[in-house]
Parts: sequence; structure tokens; C-alpha cells
Amino acid sequence: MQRQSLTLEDVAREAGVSRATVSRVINEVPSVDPAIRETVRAAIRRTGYTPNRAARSLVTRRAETIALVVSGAGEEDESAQNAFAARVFADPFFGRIVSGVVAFLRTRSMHPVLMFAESGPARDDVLAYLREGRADGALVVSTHAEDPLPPLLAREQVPAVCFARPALPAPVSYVDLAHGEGGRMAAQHLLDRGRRRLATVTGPLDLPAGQQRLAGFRDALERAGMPYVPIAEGGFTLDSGAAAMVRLLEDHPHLDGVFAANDPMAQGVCQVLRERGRRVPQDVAVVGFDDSSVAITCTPPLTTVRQPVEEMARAMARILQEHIEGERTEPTSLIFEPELVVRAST
Amino acid sequence: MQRQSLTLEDVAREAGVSRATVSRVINEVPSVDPAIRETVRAAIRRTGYTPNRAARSLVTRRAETIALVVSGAGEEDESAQNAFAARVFADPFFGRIVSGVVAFLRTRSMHPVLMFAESGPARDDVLAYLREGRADGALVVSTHAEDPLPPLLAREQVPAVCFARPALPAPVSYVDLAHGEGGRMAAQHLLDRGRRRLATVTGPLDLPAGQQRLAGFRDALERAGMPYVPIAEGGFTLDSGAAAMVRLLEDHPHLDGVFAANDPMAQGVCQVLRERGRRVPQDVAVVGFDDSSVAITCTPPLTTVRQPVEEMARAMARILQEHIEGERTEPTSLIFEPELVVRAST
DNA sequence: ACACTGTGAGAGAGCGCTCTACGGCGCTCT
DNA sequence: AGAGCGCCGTAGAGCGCTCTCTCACAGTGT
Repeated sequence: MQRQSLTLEDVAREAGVSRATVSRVINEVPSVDPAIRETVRAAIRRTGYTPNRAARSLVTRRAETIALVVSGAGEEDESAQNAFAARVFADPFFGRIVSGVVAFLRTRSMHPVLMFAESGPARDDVLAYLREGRADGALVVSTHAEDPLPPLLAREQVPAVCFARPALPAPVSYVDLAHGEGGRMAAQHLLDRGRRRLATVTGPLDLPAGQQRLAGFRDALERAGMPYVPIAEGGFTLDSGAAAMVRLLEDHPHLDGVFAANDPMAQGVCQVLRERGRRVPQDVAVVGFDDSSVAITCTPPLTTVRQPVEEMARAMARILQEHIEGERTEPTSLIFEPELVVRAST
Repeated sequence: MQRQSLTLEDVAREAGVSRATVSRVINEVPSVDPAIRETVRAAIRRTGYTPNRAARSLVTRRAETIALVVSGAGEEDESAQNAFAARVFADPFFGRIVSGVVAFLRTRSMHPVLMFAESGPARDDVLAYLREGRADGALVVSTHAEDPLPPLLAREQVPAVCFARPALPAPVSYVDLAHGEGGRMAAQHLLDRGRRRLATVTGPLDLPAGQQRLAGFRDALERAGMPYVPIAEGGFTLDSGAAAMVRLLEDHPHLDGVFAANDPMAQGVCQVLRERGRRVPQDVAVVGFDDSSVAITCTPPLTTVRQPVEEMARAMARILQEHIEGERTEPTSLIFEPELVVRAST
């Protein structure tokens, strides 16, 4: 690869100026004579010069790279580790996060390195990567509660921003959704549709998001004079949603409205309802959460509570950038409001 | 960040040896006295030293990073560009590719930078990134035919490996599936199930994968004495599959078997069939392609032709690594065999 | 006893860039 | 007219690492 042999020195010689002047032109330092600037630019074009990033990073101490970490709780088994990335991306949620992050970063000429921290060694890799200065900070998306990564990052004083409030206490910034508000909206919508025999399939209750969605849902019903609601806990997967629905139907065969704490579970709920001869939405109305792509491909398409994921991801990247630039030093939280998207399932 | 102030020099002083010796220990050069090696290791542990990657890259001319590029044909409109990443990851396919790539890279302590080259400027960014030496090579996944990126990479002599044979001729390595064989398997399976009035919803026919799947399907039917098969072209999306099925049913209301060239289209096919009163598989058997996650969540679960995507992605990463290391200099192709996964839709 | 090989550690020259000094120039101000 | 003050460029010192070259020393053969 002879493209590496071109250095600032070569361009400087070509343009008849010094190395430093070329560097100034490249870094757009204003105090350069416009005529000289043009000469240098022409020389750069002529030679096809591209600065070497490692050399620049060495002195600026900036990698212009951030780590985008998907962090799990600890998969012990090796095949589960290998499938981790595939499982993660099976949820359209992550694609939307990536989309938002990239949308922000590309305007700043920064780039994301994709890392998976699903086991202890993988977590150490992430930490080492940051410590080596290969990335300037980390964006963390946890798939499980009790993710040990945020506290570790905080301890190493690495700039970091989490998607969702970390369950383990750690002084890091995060963006999150007003999950409770989302649960409340789902309840209110079902009530507005005239449903009174409601139930909910919750997310994992060790996850703050799971708890808060349930709490908001309950809260709204309590205010409407319905303090007791049947609940069944799910695991945010289609199968777990289906299983939870089976349990609910056994005890409460006459229910007419279900709030599932995410869309895949709502799809499972719909499948079970249909198998048991209930029509959606005529007999039972179903509300999901997240507005992921399954909400649209589901039969029927799901009414769901939308998280502005892309916007949240963009904000997450922006806050990280501010931490890196030193414009922001204290951990910050930023909470977004959900939005109800009404489709055919209610 | 004072963690940057620790250098080789500090460790050398701490261990009472020279900088070079510490470097040797870190790079596991064998010709170091075991006793000294231990002393140095202890000093590294004591000080918590981590090498600075930029400095190392500067001299080794290795970034230990590869670009994982998702390349489109050219989205002009800005909001389409922003949604590109989300659309890409809506297809579980990419999650599986990422999974395979990461599985290989992590054993080599290399890392993937995620890049999207859906427009001209974005493509230039990718090229600049490689030229700056921030990545040692590129893994390219094209979403459209006529992707201009592979020839550009070839021209710049950047080590690169594509997922699927590039439509535009370029001397780059690639991994691919024996798509024709997959089409043949689908046809044979439908014939084995006793179906004789077959049709197919093809992929985009400007894409080699689309052409080859169709060609294989036709070939098998021709051998079975059925030279004419109704076809309708789709665009690899659910909606396009549904629309194609509508057209097929208009002209051929009595068909009893459909091969859709990917799973989302097969799902669209199933939806239309159900709406038009056909039971799947009793009245019409449906075969998909890819074995993506929709194949499982679809009603009914899809019989489909599976690509060993993770394995292909792993191989792609391995070949790239070999190119980077200089162990492999000529463009190489590696073709994988598909596998039929039988589920409820046939 | 001597040169001869081999082994392991140190010295030092960069890798390509940025950035702080500093110097020369022409201008204004007193 | 001389000092002062921008303004624009240049020189040169690193950033932290790798790696070649060199050298010291011990062990071997004659």
C-alpha cells in the first residue's frame, strides 16, 4: 500500500511551503493567507494526499471514534455468546438506535465501533479498548437489568451515556423514556375504547422499564376506579408473551383488553387469542409498546406506544460528544415522552 | 484523563529495564529471559499500564479495525438516508452477518466500525476512512445491485470482501450462496409435496441473487416437465410480495404452490392468500428463502431455504484477514450450499 | 588461551502529525 | 525616525510506540 508513503512533508514540498502550513490548511486554521491556502489545496488535490489518522490521534489524543456497546448480563455458554449479536438485532429496536446514533455521528465525522459485552471477557475487551484510547467514549445499550458495565465505565472515568437508566447505581448520563406515562396512555386508550375487563402482560419486573410501564398502567386504572388488574410477567419475547396470555385466559376468560409491555409479546398475545377463538380487536383489544416493525407486520397491525428511539439515540450521541469535548462534566438524564400510535388491534 | 500519562517509559523505569524490553514483553517476543518477563509483567500490573493504540498503529501501520460497510445504491433524499440504517437492520439478515463477523473478529482482537454508504458523500467517507488508515480493510454488504463501492475499493487497492458477488465487475473477493441450488430445492420440495400448479414471486431481477433463485427454480421445474411457470417480480419486501401475489392470483386463481424468493415476501404472500380465502398449506403451499426470523414468527411458520449466513460472514471476515495479513493476494470466491428447513407452510 | 557463535538487553532513530515558540515583515503610532 | 504591534510562516520539539542495530556476556570449539 504505497498510499501511506504520502506525508505532509511531500505536500509541503509540492506546494513550496512548510509542513506546519499544510497542517493549518487541513485543520482550517483561519490565519493562513488565502492565496497560500489555495496553493496548498491544489497541491493536496494533485498528490491525492490523505492525512494519517494514527499520527494525528497520537498528538490530539482523540480517536474520533466511539464504542457502541450492546451489553448483556453474562452469557456463560459459548454458542449463546455467538448468537448474542443475532438475537440483539432480531429486535428492530437496536437497528433504530444504530440509525439515530449514526445520523448524529456522521455530521461530526465520528464513527461507531460495534462491541458486544455479553460476558466477562467481552466486557474486559470493551474496557481495554477504551483505555487504549481507541475510542473516546461509550454508548451503552443494556439488554438485561443489573448490567455491570455502567459502574465499571464510571469507575474508569470513561465518558459514557446509557440508553435507559442503569439498574446498578452509577454516575453516568442516560437518556430514557417516561415509561410510566406510556403505560398510562395504554390504559387510557383501552378505557376510551370502552374496555373494562383489562389485563396486562408485563416485561421482566427486574427491569426498570418493565416496572414503570406496569406502574403507569396500574396508576391510570386505579384513578379510573379499577385498583385490581390481572397481570402475568413476560420476558419481552414473543413466546413469553404467548405463555403469559395463556395463563391470563385461564383465570380470566372474559377479558376484553390487554396491554402487553412490548410488541413481540403483543404479537404472542394476539396469536394465543386467535387460537382460542377471540377476535382482535372485536372481542379483545390489544396494545403493544415500542412501535417496532412487528407492530406493522403483526396480524392485525398493533396499536402501540411509540418510543422516539431514533431521537433518543441521537440525543445520547450528542450528550456523549459534549462529555468528550468537556462541555458537559456532570452526569445528565434526558427523559422523552412516548406517543400512542393507533392501529387495527384496538 | 490521566490514564494516558502512563507510558512504556514509566513501566520500564518501574521494572528497571529499558523501554524496548517492556515492548518485547507486551508483544510476546520469545527471546526475553523468563525472570525479566515476570518482573516486567508485575510492573505492568502494578502500574495498570495500557499501551496507546495510536502510537502503535503509527509504526505498525495497522489499525486492527475493519470497516463493516452496508452499501446502498444511492438514496438522494435525506430522511431516506437517515432511515437507511433502521431499514437495513429491520432485516434480520444483517444481524446475522454482524453476528458472524464479530464471532470471527473477537478471536483476533480486531473490531468492526459500522458504516453506511447509501449516498455519494457517505461512500466518500468510507473511502477516506480506509485511506486514512483507520481501518485495514472493508467488509461490504450491498443492499442493491449496481453498488458502485466494490469497484472503487478495488481501484484504491483496499483489501475488501463482499457478501454476494458484486454486480459491477470488480476484482474483489466475495462469499456467496449457491442461489440456484436453493431455488431448485424449493421447486423439488413443492413437487415432492404433490403440488403441480406452481408460481413464484421473484426478487428484483437486476440482482444476481434474484435471477439465480428464479433460474434454479425454473430449471428444476423444466426437468420435471413443466417449462412454463407464472412469475411476478417483487422487491424483497413484505409489501412487494403481497402485491406480486395479488397479481399472480388474478391470472392463476387455482395455483397450489408458491416459491417466494425471500421470507418477508413469503409472509406477504401468506397474508394475501389468507385474505383471499386460501388456507396455507392445505390449499396453497408456500416456500420462502433465507430462514430469517420472520420465517418463525409468520403464520404459519415458513418452510424456507436457509442460507448459512453466520458461517458465510465468518468466512468473509477470515478471508479479509488473510488479505490484510498478505497471506492471500488474489481475489477469491467462496460459495456456500443452502439447506431446506421444513415448517408448517408446506 | 583465543576467536567464534549465540543469546538477550539497550540505545536510538524514526512513524506522521500537531502546536508552541519564535522570527521576519510591513504597518501604525508617537 | 524608531519602537511597537499585529500577521503569517517556519523551525523544531515532541506524542508513545516499534524495531533495527549494536553491544555485552556467556558458552563452545580448537
